[in-house]
Amino acid sequence: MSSTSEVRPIATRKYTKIADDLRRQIIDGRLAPGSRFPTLAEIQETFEVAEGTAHQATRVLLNEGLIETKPGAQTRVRERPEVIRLVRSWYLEPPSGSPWHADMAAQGRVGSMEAHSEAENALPAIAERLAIATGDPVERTTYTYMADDKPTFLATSWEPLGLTGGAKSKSQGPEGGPVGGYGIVRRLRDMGVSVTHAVEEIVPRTLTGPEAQKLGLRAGIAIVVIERTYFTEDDLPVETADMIITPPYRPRFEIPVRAEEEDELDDMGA
Amino acid sequence: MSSTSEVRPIATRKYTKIADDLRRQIIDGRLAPGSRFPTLAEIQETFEVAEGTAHQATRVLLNEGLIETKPGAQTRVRERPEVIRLVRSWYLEPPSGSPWHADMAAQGRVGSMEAHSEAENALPAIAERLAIATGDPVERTTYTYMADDKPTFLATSWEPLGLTGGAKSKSQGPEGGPVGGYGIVRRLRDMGVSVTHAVEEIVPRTLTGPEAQKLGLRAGIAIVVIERTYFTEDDLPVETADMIITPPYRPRFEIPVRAEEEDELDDMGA
DNA sequence: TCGAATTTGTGCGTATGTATC
DNA sequence: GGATACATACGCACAAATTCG
Repeated sequence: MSSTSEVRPIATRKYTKIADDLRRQIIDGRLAPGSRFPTLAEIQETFEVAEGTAHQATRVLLNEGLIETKPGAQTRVRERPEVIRLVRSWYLEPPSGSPWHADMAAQGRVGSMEAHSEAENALPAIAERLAIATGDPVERTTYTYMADDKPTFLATSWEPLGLTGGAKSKSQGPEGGPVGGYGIVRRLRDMGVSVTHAVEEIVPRTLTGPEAQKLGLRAGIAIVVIERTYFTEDDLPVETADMIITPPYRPRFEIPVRAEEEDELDDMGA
Repeated sequence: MSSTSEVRPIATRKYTKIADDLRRQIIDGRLAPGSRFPTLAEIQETFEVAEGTAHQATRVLLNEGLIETKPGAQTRVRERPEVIRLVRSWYLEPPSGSPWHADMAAQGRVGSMEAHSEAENALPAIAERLAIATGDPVERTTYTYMADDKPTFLATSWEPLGLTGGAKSKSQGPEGGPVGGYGIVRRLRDMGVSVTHAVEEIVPRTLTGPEAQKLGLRAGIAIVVIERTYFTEDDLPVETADMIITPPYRPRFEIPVRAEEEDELDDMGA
């Protein structure tokens, strides 16, 4: 309120300047992908700083995903990462199979899933997403997806208990789950409820310690969480889920470009 | 490849345990949004650690977006952020106006843009996205989007110079740009090239120092970059762009659910 | 209104742990 | 086993912003 100046982290901090300098070298290619990155001792010497400061600078680049560090080993400039794309088409998955299993099969890997459900009272954030009141009963299900028995994805879904009445646990099979496809769409359709659209919101954050432990990754790396909510035709939310997508996986949306002529715009709400 | 054990950050580090403990308090609501977060001195005392360790723990939660720190002021648990949604429908923007300006108008803000183009030789990553050879000439354009004269979005686009031959600079107006809508779609259509689909890949990373400076945000916070590429009907890339989306903005994809019956699947290429 | 106390952030130097080579 | 290198932790000093008497 008081002043115009917000957080103004002037870029004159030593570790910031060091990080900027080294980042530029990486981007310009003077430090090639896969090549050896200066050691802390070298940074200490060339920039005339303490070890802690050098370490702080490398931590910045580590969090940006530009370098790879391993205790004991030399730090290296990260190779252009092998990305594995999770295609999220504009229409939901064709009935033939879930993209998860298809992707896994295409890579010659074996996909499996573990799930665990329990009832709880909706926290504010979840209540808002499901358009219910805080504290209303919901069924929370946590999923762990494995590729070749290695935990690869984490997901959590919430369903209002008032609506589905615990139908989930019954028909829940390994095909299901938030990543695996559209189990809930089919399930609700069998109950006479028509799911017509989904909304996926992309929220960035860093990986927490517990998550990193489960996935065998480092805490603090940047990831995306896809918050997906399914709606009926009268815009009633029937399920919402958090899907944690970590490198090397990467969501990919394929979007048709509508020709300007076609003006029969079938609005789908909002 | 030598061993099965990858990076195994055993969660017994002090700062990790402190962060886990405090995170749980926030998630469980024992530390309510907006409430005062323990000071470094208090953390130091309750967990019996040095100041630096306490600071490192808060840094973790800061990067996760759970708390807000300001030098001099008390740290607070972050309010559930007021998100501003950037709707990315499954069809691209109707001609009536770009979503950027629509969003800004809806919030009573004034949107404007600055752009700057120059020719360069394609780096490997860009070359791959444009399906050209490394070093081929491209036109790079950097955009800064303002909301109420405050820099809000950054974007960079690349076009193969061989294709559009610098047509961009001529018809480039304030309506255009990667965020603003589909200037290039119309532009190429006028040249007889039909853009039929786009691909958007979601890449998480943290905000770099220079970017943070421009946007008046803190370096190190998690953001998403939308890498968007436009294709012609024969899958020829005609433009690719990096759109840097920072909090409180959040991409939102609205996706229709196809009924299982409709099996006339019009594949749009893989 | 001004100055002092508080609080976060940066930086130094050192010691130690632990994984890699 | 020893040398190297990254990671954690401590303790201290100071800077900068905020808060409050």
